[in-house]
Amino acid sequence: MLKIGEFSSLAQVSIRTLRHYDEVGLLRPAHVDSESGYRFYSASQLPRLHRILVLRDLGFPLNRIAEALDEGLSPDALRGMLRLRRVEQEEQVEAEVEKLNRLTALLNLIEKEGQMIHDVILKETGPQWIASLREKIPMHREIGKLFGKTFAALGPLGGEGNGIALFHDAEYREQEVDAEVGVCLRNAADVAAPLKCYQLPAATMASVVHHGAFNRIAEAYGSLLRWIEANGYRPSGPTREIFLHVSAPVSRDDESNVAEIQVPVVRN
Amino acid sequence: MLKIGEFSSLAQVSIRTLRHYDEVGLLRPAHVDSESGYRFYSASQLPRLHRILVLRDLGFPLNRIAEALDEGLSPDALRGMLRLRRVEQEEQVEAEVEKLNRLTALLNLIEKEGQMIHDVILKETGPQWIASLREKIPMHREIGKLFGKTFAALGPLGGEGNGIALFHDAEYREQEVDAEVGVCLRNAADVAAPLKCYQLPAATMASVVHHGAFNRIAEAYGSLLRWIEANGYRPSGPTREIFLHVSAPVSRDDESNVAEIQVPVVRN
DNA sequence: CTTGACTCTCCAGTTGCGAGAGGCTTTACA
DNA sequence: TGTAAAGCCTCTCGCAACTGGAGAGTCAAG
Repeated sequence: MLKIGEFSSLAQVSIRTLRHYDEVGLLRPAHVDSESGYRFYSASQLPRLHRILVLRDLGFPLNRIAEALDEGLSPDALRGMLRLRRVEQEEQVEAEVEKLNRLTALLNLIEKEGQMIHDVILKETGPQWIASLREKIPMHREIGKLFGKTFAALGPLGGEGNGIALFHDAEYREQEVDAEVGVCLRNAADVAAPLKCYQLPAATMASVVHHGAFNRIAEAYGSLLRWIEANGYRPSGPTREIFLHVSAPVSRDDESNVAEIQVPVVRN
Repeated sequence: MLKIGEFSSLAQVSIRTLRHYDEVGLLRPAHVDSESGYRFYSASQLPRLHRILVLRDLGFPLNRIAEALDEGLSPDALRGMLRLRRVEQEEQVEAEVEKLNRLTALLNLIEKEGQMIHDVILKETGPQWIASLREKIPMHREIGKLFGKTFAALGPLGGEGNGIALFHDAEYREQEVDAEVGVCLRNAADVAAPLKCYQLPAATMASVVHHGAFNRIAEAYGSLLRWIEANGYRPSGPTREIFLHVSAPVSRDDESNVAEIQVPVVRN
């Protein structure tokens, strides 16, 4: 019989850990002195402890180890467990590698640009109802007019949700822009032509928030597009601009404006 | 001003999380109603939240994020943080990949052998004092004799610690074995020739515990050596056998015997 | 005025121990 | 044999970043 300290140094496992394993029922001492409460282990418990350590170091949680050991697992069952665990671990590795890649991409961007970068995040958006008006506008700057027109047509519906603009051109252009302006809604609504009410599809979006006058919004676009490229994605649909806090009436150079730019992306 | 639910769905962050960030001071609501306790956020807080999310998803702990954001970090400081984090993340990836490799190696072993495998673990051992006797013995089985001789020479010292056997041959052999037998000690001790007292060096050991009659110990050796090969290590010194619970006088076929076999290893 | 959606503040639980307080027990040495 | 030093015990808290639930108050719509 070994005292806990001896067993501990024999197996290179901390006393605290042994007590913990006792507590959770994973490895009960062979004997416990009922007077002193001292735990006594037998050397023949080492194989069980070894197995516990092996499984633990392979990433199994203690409760699964306990189940496995107490159910007297068959070789087949053990293989099953290990295969399952391998799948999990593969996912884990993948996730960690991706995190590393994002980190590296960001560092590269910063070194190349030599300055701060807007904070781009990836998010999954659900489907989104909007009521909107789509038009070709001659100049990008003239989107304000389309806004006026749309909100006039929307009437009270215009106050329901955030304003949104979509740009359908595959690439950025200054002139002859295929633009769409509307509001985000919770549900479908009846609207009269030329307004349309429909659902934007769910998508994976790269998103950046611009805070400040809209005439500096190009920087945000720049950051976003560079980020998309650096992280191995590419745009896969119309860009969305969601106006979260806009001084009314809309003024392009109000510093309190806030807009979120979203570009749907897919992996390269 | 946005209620927490609105802000939450805007940013795709759970209400819980927002409250948590408030609690830890990472993102305080722009306004809190003193009567109802309701939190109100401003759209202009989105950039800060975005930055928090970016850093969090890169693996920074919240307290470091809080420090960074509250200290108004310079671009250089930010780069430093990211570089540091990248190093950490590289280590993380390495560790996860190694875990996956161990898992795969074990599965391969099991599939090849078609049966259970002894549980091999890797451990770091410190230096270890021993008092021992080294001799060439004609047959492996005759190690019992060397045991008797050694313990007779050791006298009372023989009861101090666990018995240990070392095998100095680079490869396993049945005959003309270069063996050494002794006891583990806590400190140096004076011994008379032909006994020697010295320290075994610290090393990384692949270890397996054998429980049962010693005439089946070859299985344990087999598992251990296959494991070492499958995991990309190779033996780098004399094998140690540590006798943890041996029926006295030593009998090779007592089922209650317990011995740990350790092979020092290095990476291939 | 009611109903239901939202929000609040605790409190507990998750994982696998590590650290420390305060109090026995055992061991070693003089 | 006495005493000091290890060694062991059982608490309880802490970690990281939340999630879930209880019980209660608040707000907007019909």
